[in-house]
Amino acid sequence: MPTAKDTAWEEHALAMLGGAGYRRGGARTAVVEALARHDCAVTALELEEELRRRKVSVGRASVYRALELLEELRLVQRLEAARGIAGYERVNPSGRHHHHAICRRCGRMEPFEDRDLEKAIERVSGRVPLEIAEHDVVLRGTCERCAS
Amino acid sequence: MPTAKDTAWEEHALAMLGGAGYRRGGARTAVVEALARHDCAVTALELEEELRRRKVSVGRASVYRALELLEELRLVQRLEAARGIAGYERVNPSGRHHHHAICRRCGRMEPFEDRDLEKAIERVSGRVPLEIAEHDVVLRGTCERCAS
DNA sequence: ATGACTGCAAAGCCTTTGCACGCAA
DNA sequence: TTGCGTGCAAAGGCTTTGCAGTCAT
Repeated sequence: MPTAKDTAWEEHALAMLGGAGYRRGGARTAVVEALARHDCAVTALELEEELRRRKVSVGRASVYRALELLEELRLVQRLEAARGIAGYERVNPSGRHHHHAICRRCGRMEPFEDRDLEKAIERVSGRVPLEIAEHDVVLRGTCERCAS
Repeated sequence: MPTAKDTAWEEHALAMLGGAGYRRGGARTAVVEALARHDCAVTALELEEELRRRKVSVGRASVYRALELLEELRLVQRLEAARGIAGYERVNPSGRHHHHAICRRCGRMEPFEDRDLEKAIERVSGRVPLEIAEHDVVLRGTCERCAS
């Protein structure tokens, strides 16, 4: 599941944390480093397990706290990965991002990008009585493997 | 919060339940009737409380079970109303539906519709390696009242 | 009559909180 | 040195499950 590590994002995130006056504790740094390895959504528990496997001991609460902070700073985006389970993925400073198609049978998550979709969302965001800062699109269906 | 009751949907839902071989127990009927009164997402706990206020005694578990069944039959759509809280809203048999802009400060939910957005989603759905059955768009930001 | 449906209470599960210790600055 | 950050364990809160009684068919 882990993909090429996004060092640029990692450095960006650490810099933003520092700039916002947060200290660089071991757990925080470890979570940022772990997130940098994932292109797509990961759950807090997956991150915890992954860190443990790599012998980086981080308390579960610290993982959640780090993710909460990163979300506040808009360095990661939270989304619902499965019924009642939060997934987190890094926010590319460039603004480029993807959305997800999720198989409701097996939970497999397929990322996709679409410019027209983004444009439509941009337009709608301007017509709504809120100052929109982010958005999220989820397509749900059945993947090939699970086709009934 | 409750709006004009959608009797058409209520009858449609009860008919579908019957057609699928499910009995018309008191709890199930009560949940369908309660959902018919809401245009936009309601949580299971809100429904339970609402029913209790109207002196319709329905166990919490039955509310959840009814919602789960209705979702399976595509009579209601589940969405994340707030962090870790599921919202449910009826699915209009005509296919017409709306999406939500949510204030991340106070949780206020503003529904909106947009044809271009729907079209873009339709196109994307065809390009993804899953058979897409439904979708969900969430815009997050700050509402006027909460504007920092 | 039969087993699907329901209610209650208990259990589950992800997530958050309390608290004392340790570490960054 | 100061108080932010961390880990552990316990508590929370929504949701699900077990089970015996009830009701629709």
